[in-house]
Amino acid sequence: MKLATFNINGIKARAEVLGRWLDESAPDIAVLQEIKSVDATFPREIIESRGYHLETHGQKGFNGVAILSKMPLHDVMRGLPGDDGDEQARWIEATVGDSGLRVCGLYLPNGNPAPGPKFDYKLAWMARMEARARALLAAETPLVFAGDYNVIPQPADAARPEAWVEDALFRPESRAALRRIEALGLYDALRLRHPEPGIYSFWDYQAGAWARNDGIRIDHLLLSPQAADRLTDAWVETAPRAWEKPSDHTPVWIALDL
DNA sequence: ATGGTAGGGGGCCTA
Repeated sequence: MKLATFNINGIKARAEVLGRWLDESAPDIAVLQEIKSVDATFPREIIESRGYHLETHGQKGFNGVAILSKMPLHDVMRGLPGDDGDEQARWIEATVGDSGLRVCGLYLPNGNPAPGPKFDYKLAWMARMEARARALLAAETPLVFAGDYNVIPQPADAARPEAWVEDALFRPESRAALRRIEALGLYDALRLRHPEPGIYSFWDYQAGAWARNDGIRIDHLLLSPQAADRLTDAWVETAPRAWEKPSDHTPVWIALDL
C-alpha cells in the first residue's frame, strides 16, 4: 500500500498536475495540503472520478487539507484539538478501510516572521500536535502523521542551511518542538530508509531555486512503531516539480505492508 | 539589502 503527502499549493490551479499525478503515480492514500478552497467549492470530480474516496477540511483563501483513499475513510476528524478559537484548517484525520491505519494529514504553520505572533502560533500549534500524537500513540496502533511540517529537521535537510538560520522553519525552537514530537516514539520514515543528505521536498518558485537544486526537506511522514514495523520503502518523487505549472512542493511517499 | 514568484480573490495577505 502506497501513501503520499503532497502540498499542492491550490487545488484549482493544480487540477491538471493533480490529475496527471493520480493517473501516473496512483497512490492508495494521499494527504494534500494548501488546497486553498472551501469544502463547498472543492473540485471533487478530479479525485472522485478516479475512484477515490475524499474528505476535505478547507477554508477560504489559505491553508486547507484533504485525505483521499481508494479504500473507504471513516471516523473522520477535522481540526487539531486544543484551541476552540483556532479557525485555521490545518489538520484532518481518518481511519482507512478495515486496515486499522489512522492517517493524520497536517499543514503545520509556517511561523514567519520570527519572532512574532505567527511564530508563537506555530509553537503553540506544535504543542497541541504533541498532545494529540501522545493521545493517539496510547492505543499502540499503526499511525501516520503526514504533511507539510514547515520544519527543516537538520542542516543536512537544506542545500544552504546557513540561509535559513533566522527562519521559522529552521530556528532552534521549531526544531526542538519537532524533536519533542518524535521523542514520543515516532519515526521519520524517509530517514529510516535514506540517511544521506541532499534530499529535498520543496524548492521556492523564486530565484531559480529548482534549477539550482536549492531545496529543503519540510514534508515528512512520522510513523508510530506499529506503522514503522510495516514500512517497506520511503522516497521523494521529484519529477512533478519539473512539470508545467508545478507546485513548489513535490510528493513524499511511503510503502507499507498492510 | 532587496526582490525575486505564485495562488486566491478581487484587497493585499500568505508563503
